[in-house]
Amino acid sequence: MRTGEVADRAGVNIQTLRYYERRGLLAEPPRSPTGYRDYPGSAVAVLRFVKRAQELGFTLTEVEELLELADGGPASCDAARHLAETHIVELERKIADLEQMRASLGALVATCQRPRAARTCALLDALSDDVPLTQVQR
Amino acid sequence: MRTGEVADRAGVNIQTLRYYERRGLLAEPPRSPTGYRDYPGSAVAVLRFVKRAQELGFTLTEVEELLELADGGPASCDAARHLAETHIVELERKIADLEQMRASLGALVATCQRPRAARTCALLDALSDDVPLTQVQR
DNA sequence: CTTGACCCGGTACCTCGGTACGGGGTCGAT
DNA sequence: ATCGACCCCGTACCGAGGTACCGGGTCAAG
Repeated sequence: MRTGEVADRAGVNIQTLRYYERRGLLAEPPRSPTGYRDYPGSAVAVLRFVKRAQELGFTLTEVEELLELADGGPASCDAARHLAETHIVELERKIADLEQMRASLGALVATCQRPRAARTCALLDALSDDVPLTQVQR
Repeated sequence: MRTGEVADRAGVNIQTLRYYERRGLLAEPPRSPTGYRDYPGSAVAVLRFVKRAQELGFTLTEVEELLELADGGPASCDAARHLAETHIVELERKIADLEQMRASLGALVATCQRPRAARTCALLDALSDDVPLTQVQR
């Protein structure tokens, strides 16, 4: 598949493919005799994964690690497991925070018929604020 | 509370406070007679919320909307509910994706003793891959 | 065999979200 | 009264993640 088609299907700019290739996120595809890149279909899945992972708050560097894990991870089982478990902890923290936010917004929906000041929306308290150096008064 | 203390407690740079103030994310605090900003304790919570929301993939513009909701949302109940529900849908999509990712990494941990090619890690398939209508840019 | 759409590499430029710098005023402990 | 730490505003600069532009080659339908 050529650059333009891959970019279209993944919903990204063509230049982005070349940028990711430079960054090492996207493997260099084989070339046609005239130098055109010829991508495997899986490239589209990789691109979509990258874009979605970004929307979930991962940097490209983190995405790179995740892609390595998607490929089976480090040769050593210990290393692979350790890396995966680190990411699992992070994922669970994100999930917990998002669920708290959802709950807060749900409460707002349930109380929005009240005047604004009387509505319930604890969004600010929804996120796990690890490392509170001092007690925050709210 | 003065700028430096707020910044310290929230774990951000002082310049960031002023930047958020310019962006309208952080309300302009009252000033001392000599012009020093005097923040309420709640400013720290706002800052922490902003930073965490960013790690969850929200842009500052989205965070601004969330902060409005945290404050009770639009005066109209219909408008408030609609805005909140839109965000709830988004949150649920994020949660679902993160849970899929967690499951994939869990499977990797369970199979990492196998040779790499035989390990299970469907990370690439983990994310809901409806074609994005608009691109992420950050 | 031409014409429009597409691809190449290289380099310049853009947005977002900050962060640093500079020149000057203020606070409070000594 | 002075000195270090802190604050003010304005403006310049930075890193991440792209995006655009250029001059040139390629492909395929007419």
